[in-house]
Amino acid sequence: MPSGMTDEDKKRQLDSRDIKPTAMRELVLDVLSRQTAAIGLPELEAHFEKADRTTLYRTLKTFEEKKLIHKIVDGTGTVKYALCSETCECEPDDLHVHFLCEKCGKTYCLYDIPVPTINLPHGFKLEGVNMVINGICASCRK
Amino acid sequence: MPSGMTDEDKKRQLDSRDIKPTAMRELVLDVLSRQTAAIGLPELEAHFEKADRTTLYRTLKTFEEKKLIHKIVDGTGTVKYALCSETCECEPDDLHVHFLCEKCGKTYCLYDIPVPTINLPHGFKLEGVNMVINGICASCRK
DNA sequence: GTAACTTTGCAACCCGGTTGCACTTCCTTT
DNA sequence: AAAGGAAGTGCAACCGGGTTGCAAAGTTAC
Ligand SMILES: [Mn+2]
Ligand SMILES: [Mn+2]
Ligand SMILES: [Zn+2]
Ligand SMILES: [Zn+2]
Repeated sequence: MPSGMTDEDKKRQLDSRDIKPTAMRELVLDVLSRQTAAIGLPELEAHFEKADRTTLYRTLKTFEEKKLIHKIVDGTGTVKYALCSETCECEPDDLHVHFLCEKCGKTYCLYDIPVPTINLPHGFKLEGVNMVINGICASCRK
Repeated sequence: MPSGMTDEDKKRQLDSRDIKPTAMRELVLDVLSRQTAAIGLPELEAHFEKADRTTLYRTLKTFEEKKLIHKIVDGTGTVKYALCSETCECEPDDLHVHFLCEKCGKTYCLYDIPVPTINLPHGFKLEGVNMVINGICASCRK
């Protein structure tokens, strides 16, 4: 999800997910689209001089509800978020694996590694999966 | 991991993991061994009249370091723990899948569902996996 | 019995997340 | 254009799980 994205692109992206494109939201989407790793609320906050934590919090919440971004619980204590792919509906079939680097602390979407199918015991109903691998990332190993 | 466990059993279990068997630790192990679902610090606290949060916290920490229990991050905001199987060394091969029920909030170890093998991109080193499925559990569906 | 080490208890703190409420902005209706 | 309502924003206060520092109590080694 790289950055070459005009303001118009962003408006359209928000629009396609039924999110009213306010100034704040465009700024947040801009930050999100520049990330190579997932980002949490505290880190997002640090990208702004004067923005309020609550607003950012609620922006992320809206984005998540509208499936513009997805949540990643990596066990670091901060919930992280990353952009969904264009077609993602956050259904079990859309899900991919995540990777948390113990060294740099970054959490990556492995967009092209789908979460493996699991056969649950009888009677269990699957709604979602959070799969996070931890280890050392490629950059930190070099 | 049901309960039929004598005090001697517990001492032996602690001993086998190189944990000095204090009174507190035996009590905590006792509670842990009675659970059918993973348990977090706040819930563990509630099982005791007068025990201190810090002590329980550190007991869990010790237990985890010594691989008597393993941690489960299920995204509820509370880290949960469950007993490891006798032979578990918490290596990638020992890991199993977990299930969080949206309805009752309980988190279960699916001890006999191993975490599937993942082929990471080149350069990534895998050290562990946290795989949590969420949905509705068998009892809540009935 | 004394010294060294470990465990426990209490208090205080940290930090991410969340809520209530007032103010502003935007949009619709007249 | 004015009025009214809905949606978004900012601030402050709060919550809860987790964590640390430090002193007291218990254990072990000599
Ligand atoms: Mn992702
Ligand atoms: Mn487990
Ligand atoms: Zn790294
Ligand atoms: Zn349930």
